[in-house]
Amino acid sequence: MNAIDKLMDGIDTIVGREALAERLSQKKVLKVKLGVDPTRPDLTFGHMVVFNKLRQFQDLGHEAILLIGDHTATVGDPSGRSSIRPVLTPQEVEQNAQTYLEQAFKIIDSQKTTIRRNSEWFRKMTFDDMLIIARKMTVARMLERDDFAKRYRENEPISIVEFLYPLMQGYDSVMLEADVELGGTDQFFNLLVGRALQKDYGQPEQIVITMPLLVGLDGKRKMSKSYDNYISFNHSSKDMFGRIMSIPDEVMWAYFKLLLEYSDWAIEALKKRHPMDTKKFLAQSLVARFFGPEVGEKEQAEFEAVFSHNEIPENMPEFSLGAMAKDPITLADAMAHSQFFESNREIRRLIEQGAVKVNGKCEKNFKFFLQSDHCPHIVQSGKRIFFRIVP
RNA sequence: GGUGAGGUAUCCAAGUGGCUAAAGGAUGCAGACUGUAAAUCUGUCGGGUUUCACCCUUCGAGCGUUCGAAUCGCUCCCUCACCA
Repeated sequence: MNAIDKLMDGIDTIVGREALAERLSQKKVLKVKLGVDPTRPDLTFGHMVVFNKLRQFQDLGHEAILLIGDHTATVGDPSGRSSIRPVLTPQEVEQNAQTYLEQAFKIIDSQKTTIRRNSEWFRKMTFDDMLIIARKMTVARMLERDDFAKRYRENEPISIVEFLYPLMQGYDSVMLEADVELGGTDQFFNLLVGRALQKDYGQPEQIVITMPLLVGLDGKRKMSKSYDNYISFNHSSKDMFGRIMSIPDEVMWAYFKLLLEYSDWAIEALKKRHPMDTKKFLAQSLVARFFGPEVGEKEQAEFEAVFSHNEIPENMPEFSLGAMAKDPITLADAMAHSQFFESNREIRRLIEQGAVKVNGKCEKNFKFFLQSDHCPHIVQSGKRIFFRIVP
């Protein structure tokens, strides 16, 4: 596979394909820009899709530029319904940016990455400067953007600041003289604004490449923290494995394609295998990517033991009876002490519905006493929560 | 600036004085079934406790009317539409 084919693999859309071919053939080192939103420092597998593509550019010797939107973040984004979204202080933004980068470097090569911040230019800008930029855009063009159009149609609020965001993002491309900008399909419009502004400033227009949005654990909506259907870079290896196993069968292929960068023919071959085995393989491979191959294998073995053979996991949190100030303690109190549960009412519900097992035996009495002389007790709630009570 | 329509739990949405911790969906959680999942069926889905019951908090915010308010009144905040 030649360079351009590899770069085209898995993408959603490209604008400026000929330009890309031309710049590649000139052996030019391309500046590949990716915007970083420091209001959400917790990266999900959704981000991984774009980072993978960025790393492919790095592998070919191009320069990756992570543009931290630190200035835009301190302005505060009123998008969506929760206009109460707090405005971040510069310190918070900086802290978020650091955690973000730490995670991003699990996928991309930190040595080949340039980090820039848009406060570099926006902080110095005057209101008049902003007006000059604003003049370059019309409301009608803004309303071409899908989500703006939709919200406008459905009578939902749109703040003027939101119209400014694409402009600011586009201006970043001007300042960086970006050759390529990457993003999810939801960024398509913003990326095009970058082209428009660059043209206006007499620069070659950036090539725009969008990546498909990764579908979340529910198999329906895009992966997002706000839908709680995500897998985070910060999940434990165990949670990561378990969460991957919980995706519907049909969406596995997108994960192979976008997260593991499998080619289409390799995926066709996988489709002939048993879906459960394939999904375990997917989970193992992804866990291995973050935690190493041994951990991947270990989590698979543990998953099989716990879910297929109903065994008890090897490692689980322990709580000491001594530290609980009560001895003996009731099952409900012990569960409350574990802090795995939202409220005492929830604990009661779980016990009454038969979700809780003590030492492998279903226990429906929430006043069941855990005696210290029979320790350790293993408490299981549902399929996922285990903990051990020790003296 | 004027006129009108709205703001209900995680989300959508019913509810116009007591029987409302608030119908119905969706999501979530748990159980059954399975191949981890999906689908299906069942239960549950504000919180506390001495738990087959009692108590506390919640219907944009505050104040008021009333024995009693998500429901009535006033003030404020926010959103949308139309007209300027």
